[in-house]
Amino acid sequence: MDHFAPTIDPLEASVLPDRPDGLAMWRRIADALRAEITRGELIPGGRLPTGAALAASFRVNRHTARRALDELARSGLVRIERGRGSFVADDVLDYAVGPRTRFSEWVRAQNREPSGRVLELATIAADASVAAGLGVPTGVDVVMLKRLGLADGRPVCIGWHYFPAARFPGLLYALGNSDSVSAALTACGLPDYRRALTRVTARLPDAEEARLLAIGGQRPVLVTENVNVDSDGAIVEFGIGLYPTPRVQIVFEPVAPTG
Amino acid sequence: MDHFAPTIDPLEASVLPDRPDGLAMWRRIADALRAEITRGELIPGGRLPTGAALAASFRVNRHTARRALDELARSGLVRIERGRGSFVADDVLDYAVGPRTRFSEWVRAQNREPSGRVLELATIAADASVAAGLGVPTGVDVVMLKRLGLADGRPVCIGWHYFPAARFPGLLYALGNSDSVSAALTACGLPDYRRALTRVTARLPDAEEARLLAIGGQRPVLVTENVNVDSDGAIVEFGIGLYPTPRVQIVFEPVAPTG
DNA sequence: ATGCATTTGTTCGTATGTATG
DNA sequence: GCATACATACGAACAAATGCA
Repeated sequence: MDHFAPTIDPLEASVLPDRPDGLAMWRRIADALRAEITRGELIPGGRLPTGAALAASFRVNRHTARRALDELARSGLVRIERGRGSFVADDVLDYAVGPRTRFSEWVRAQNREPSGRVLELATIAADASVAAGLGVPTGVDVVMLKRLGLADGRPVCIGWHYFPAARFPGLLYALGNSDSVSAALTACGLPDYRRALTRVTARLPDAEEARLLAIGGQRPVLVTENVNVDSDGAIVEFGIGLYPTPRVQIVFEPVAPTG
Repeated sequence: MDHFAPTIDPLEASVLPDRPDGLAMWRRIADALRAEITRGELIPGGRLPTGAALAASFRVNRHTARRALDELARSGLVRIERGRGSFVADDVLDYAVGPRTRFSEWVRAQNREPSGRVLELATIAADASVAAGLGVPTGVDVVMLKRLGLADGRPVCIGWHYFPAARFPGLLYALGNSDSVSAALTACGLPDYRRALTRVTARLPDAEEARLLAIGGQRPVLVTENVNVDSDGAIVEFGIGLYPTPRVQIVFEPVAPTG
């Protein structure tokens, strides 16, 4: 069989320029898609044609179309999700960790609108890991807030916040009546606190976490554990955060920049 | 070492009273096992009681014991192998990120012996992401070192190091004749440098990465991107690091540990 | 819960055009 | 002309993840 018909041009002349210099098909497909993206015809997060559709419209094998998509994914312009499709990469949220890390300030610093949804709010007994984080004996009463954080309405984190109940009477009520953790703490007599320690690891999400964060179950979540202290160095909060990759990445900057 | 003040956990299977503190049984079992592990009574890699044995000693249904094991596995403390049993996970290395982060110092700080294996060493043309990290035009010559880092002979990271070739003549040779990146840089006239920025995300490893790091393909790797600068603030290195979870976790401490 | 359709990911094998010596 | 190597491209089959009815 002839794989290259000598007398006809199989390409759609209306969409693509004439073959100028024998460029490989997969490069030309990649260039065409890249041009569409940079021209803004395909918006961040938007869906690209499937591999099969691309192959059909360019009259090439699916391998060839795939190679073009692979190239764009390698350069970071496109995100390919197995079983779902290919998408124009959406820009990532940089979660800058510093001594005064606050959710709403973080999101606003990226020109997005923060919001939140309380998933659970209760006073419970501290299990071993929470007790270790807060530096209290196991079984002690702690106020627990589980919260979904959103930026422009899209989920960007699940946070568990643990506070020593004895230290903050009325905190349960304050948290229930405020959108902001820091505002509730202020109302309970803690105007300021700072991040003393952040640990980061990663794991696969369970089904509910994947659903809440709107990611596939095969995409890792970054897990942070952090300890917040008051001005005397006493622990006031132990927190666990789950962040969907690659939508969110964590940034440590020893020196504070602006931008 | 633990970052948090160790709490004494009095739980012991044989002397468990009836639910003194309203904690769910599976949580108490998990806590008891976690305590045994953190106290060092169960050593990393060691075998845990089987699900049935746990159920018997705690007088609960096997499902309950299993839930406790699941919880510990989910948090990465134990590893469950179908048909073989449950094991204490290999202990974690805390990768402390600071302005003067060096591989060998990091590993030695955890009382382990650092070593390394050069996987690749070459001068190449910078692609888009490397060029962006180094702040040079794409296509510029960069020295690339790919290296497997080990602690006590066990793999703990894969690192890609990129250096602007023009700035460091002889670096390729120096890297080839030294175990240490910082020693090679010193030999090329850069006695000191510091970490200006660290970005962290996570993804699943490919087959080769999983093999090199000796982890399963379903375990995420932490991915760090970092930029090192000299005393004038000029970029001297762009690095990418892959760390196996949960064997390694990243720790960021803005200030010295509170006493 | 189960099966099915869609889509991406991988691996066989095969064939053609180009560059090199 | 010939041998070789390489990049490109096609075909088929299968595996794996996802979404939906």
